[in-house]
Amino acid sequence: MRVIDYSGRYAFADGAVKGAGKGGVAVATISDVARQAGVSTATVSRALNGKSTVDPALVARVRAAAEELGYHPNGLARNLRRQETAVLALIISDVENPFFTSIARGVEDVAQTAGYSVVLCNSDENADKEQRYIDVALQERVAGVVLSPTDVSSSVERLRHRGTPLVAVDRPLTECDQVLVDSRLAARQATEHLIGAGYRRIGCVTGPAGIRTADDRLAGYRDALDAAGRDLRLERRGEYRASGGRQATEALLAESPDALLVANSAMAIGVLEALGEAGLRLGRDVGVVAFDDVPWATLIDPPLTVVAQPAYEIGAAAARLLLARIAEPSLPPAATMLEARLIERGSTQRATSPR
Amino acid sequence: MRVIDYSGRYAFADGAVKGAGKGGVAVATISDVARQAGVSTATVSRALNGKSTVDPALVARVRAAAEELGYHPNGLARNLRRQETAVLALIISDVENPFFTSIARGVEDVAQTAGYSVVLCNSDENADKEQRYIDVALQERVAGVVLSPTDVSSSVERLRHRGTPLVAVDRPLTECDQVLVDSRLAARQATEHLIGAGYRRIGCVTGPAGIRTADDRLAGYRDALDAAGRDLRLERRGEYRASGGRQATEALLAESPDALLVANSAMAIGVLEALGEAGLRLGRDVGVVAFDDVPWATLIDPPLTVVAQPAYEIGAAAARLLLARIAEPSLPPAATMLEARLIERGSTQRATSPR
DNA sequence: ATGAAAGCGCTAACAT
DNA sequence: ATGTTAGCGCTTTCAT
Repeated sequence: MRVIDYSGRYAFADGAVKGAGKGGVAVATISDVARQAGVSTATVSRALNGKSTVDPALVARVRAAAEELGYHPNGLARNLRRQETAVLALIISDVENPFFTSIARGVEDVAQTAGYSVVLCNSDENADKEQRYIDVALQERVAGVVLSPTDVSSSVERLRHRGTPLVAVDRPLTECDQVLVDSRLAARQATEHLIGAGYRRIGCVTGPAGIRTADDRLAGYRDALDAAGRDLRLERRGEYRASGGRQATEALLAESPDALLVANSAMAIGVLEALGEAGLRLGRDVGVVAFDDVPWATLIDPPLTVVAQPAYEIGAAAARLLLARIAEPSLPPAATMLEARLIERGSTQRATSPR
Repeated sequence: MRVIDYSGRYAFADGAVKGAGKGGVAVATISDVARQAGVSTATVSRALNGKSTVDPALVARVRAAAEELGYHPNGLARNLRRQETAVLALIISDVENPFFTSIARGVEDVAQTAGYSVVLCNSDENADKEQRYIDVALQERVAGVVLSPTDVSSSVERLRHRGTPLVAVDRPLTECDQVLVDSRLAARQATEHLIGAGYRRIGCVTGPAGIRTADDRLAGYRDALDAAGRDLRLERRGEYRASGGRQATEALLAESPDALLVANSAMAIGVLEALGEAGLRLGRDVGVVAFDDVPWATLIDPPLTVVAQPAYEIGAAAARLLLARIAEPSLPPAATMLEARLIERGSTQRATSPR
């Protein structure tokens, strides 16, 4: 027999007062349900968790009691007892980048199917934030972590030390499960495409030194030029943002490039803005190929040639790897290398006429 | 799903065997630290939580012991004991929509400052998923929830019943803190802008019935036409995706609209594709104004006129509201109404000449 | 098949 | 200022 009072606490018939949750409303516990159903807490637990050893009649009673009381198991207590959580943490470096949100979708779909929830954290390309989120993941004892590492930092050491299953995406981490794309090769192919299209003064706009994808894409660019016996190097780095692309391009313009390989779609926005403002026609005056197949690639004129990375599949593969490791921690590290695909469009055709 | 790993256990000197975390590596607990530092667990707790009543010398000993053992407090146990979590859940309807990711950034920044972490969940415009994530939030006893509700559903009833602080964003929820944008007014103004620009056959491409923003924007469109004494209604609904926008537009084209108000930026992509394929010139043949200021708006030719919603500010305001309610649950519900801003660009100028 | 009871790791009274 | 102790709500032996 319970009485709700104004303060959000309720008194049992025996006079004991039970504190309520912060919300102010009393919340039913497993023992409330047990009392209501006239069974032990153990039986409630077994019944609600679908253990086969419980009398169907009791299961029904327990269910009814739980329903009536609006009982929701306390995940904290459950996880504490079980020493495990059905939560995966996904720490990405930019929530506003469609590449990473696609990865998130992939991780989520696979995790969901296996009964895990995914917690998405935005490290914002910032090692401190990354560290903070890793600490949270550690504290909350998540079952595993999918991470796109900001740098080769040792921030993951704590995870390692604690033995938390981890898989890296997009950027490599030594001795770790990972799902990567062969960025260097893709950049090389994209650059070769530019060469093949007849561009002579090919530049590269890439991200900050230390971010592996930025370095790899620059390396791929050089690979292609080397192989073609081209000497001219027009390279510029910037933040992986529109502003970074814009600044890099403005600087590069002094050297009159006639084509640009852009390492990231956020940068591409800045690059295209800068080109437009300089009165340069896309494709005709300056060819552009950018990493990541953004939804608006076909809306610009001429449409943008891109290096499409299989983002969703990266996420899905990472989640599968993570689940496998959670199930079997002693597995040797596995690296999955996915391929990017060049999608040729008008922005790399010198003879393009505006539609 | 659980695997017991014998290899990951360690034996204490006294022969007792302590279970290890799932990862297989033994994890230090507060009593390990206490033993190592030669103090009680209470002192460890106090020292590590910065309680002022602890001897500085002991604090140092404890810190050292914790460091040495690689101790990380178990958040599960802490939260269970404290009956509260420093985690906020943000359930949004589309991670791939920049509008929502901007909201996420806003929520995150404010929460971060207050010492809360944000868990991002993607309901995917799907009531079932939304329900599932709400249940997870309930189970994990998050401190509060920010939600962009899929519909007027009763899925939040459980949250209410449990007393979990909740704030709705983007779409209203009765008797609830909320941060909204006056979509209807914004849609009306956008339509009036179209009328003022000389368009005669103005259509509206909006989202599914039942999604409040979709309905409101349609209503605003009608308001403007009514006020202007226009009879012609060209309305079509579709999913809040590119494909939805494309289909709606293809259908609408039969009625020769000369302008379109598009209720969502994802839809806008499909709309623009359909227009392009039909050989219609943006602005000149068909004026377009779309909701949400996407980063690529200025890259298309002519640049896209948009209704810019203060997404980041919505998220920040929602987080502030939520934190206030967590601190003081008895506050009366507060509704914050933010304004959208029409940004006029070339896509709504009939006389535009391609740059 | 069911119950009693022992914790999971932590914090907060309550002692000292 | 520090230690002792009692739980938070749950699952899971171990009895019965």
